[in-house]
Amino acid sequence: MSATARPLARAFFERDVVAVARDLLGAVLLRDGVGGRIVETEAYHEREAASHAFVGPTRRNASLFLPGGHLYVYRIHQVVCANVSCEAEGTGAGVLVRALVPTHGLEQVAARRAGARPRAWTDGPGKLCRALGITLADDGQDLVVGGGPVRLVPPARRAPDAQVVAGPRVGISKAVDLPWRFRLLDVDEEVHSARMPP
DNA sequence: ACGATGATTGTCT
DNA sequence: GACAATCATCGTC
Repeated sequence: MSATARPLARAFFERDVVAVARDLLGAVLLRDGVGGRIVETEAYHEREAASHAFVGPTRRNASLFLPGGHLYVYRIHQVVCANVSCEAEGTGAGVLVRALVPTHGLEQVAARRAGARPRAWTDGPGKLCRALGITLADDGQDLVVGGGPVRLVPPARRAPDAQVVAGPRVGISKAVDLPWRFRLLDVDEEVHSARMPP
């Protein structure tokens, strides 16, 4: 990773949340130097019923309404998940980070995910937060200004369309038709798909 | 103050 | 693939 990597600009996040979800693929998410390359995201917007922001601002979802580039961390069941707020201040929108490939601090990741197989270390939104040590205390952090424990390093270049697959979001019961889930095809995933056809 | 409700995960069949 | 675990948040009484 380049030592000169700057954080993404505010303008990057203050765009259509679906575009940001797409363009975040390949970015590296780190907490205290532990993390990896984002390979799966989902977009959520206040105008559709699956979004936490659909009901308007509450204490829990307040971070979604902050200016683009803030962290929204929430708890679901026994786990926490992380989003990055998008679009203008006052608009409830965010990108859920669903999966990443660990590239930094593998020892920490392995220790925090002890018991799980390496393939399952960070292949879910709750799993990756545990692996990186992201907690509710990180909610509301501004990733553009920086200074906090969480960093988001932009991809070297926008992932080519040929490597991106869009599809319906998972784990929800409303607005299930919107194709707002994005996955980055890894070399490893391609190999895996070739060996295990659907 | 009380009850319904998950943007999930791990385990068992 | 199905299913239970388990608790803070939020709306309602």
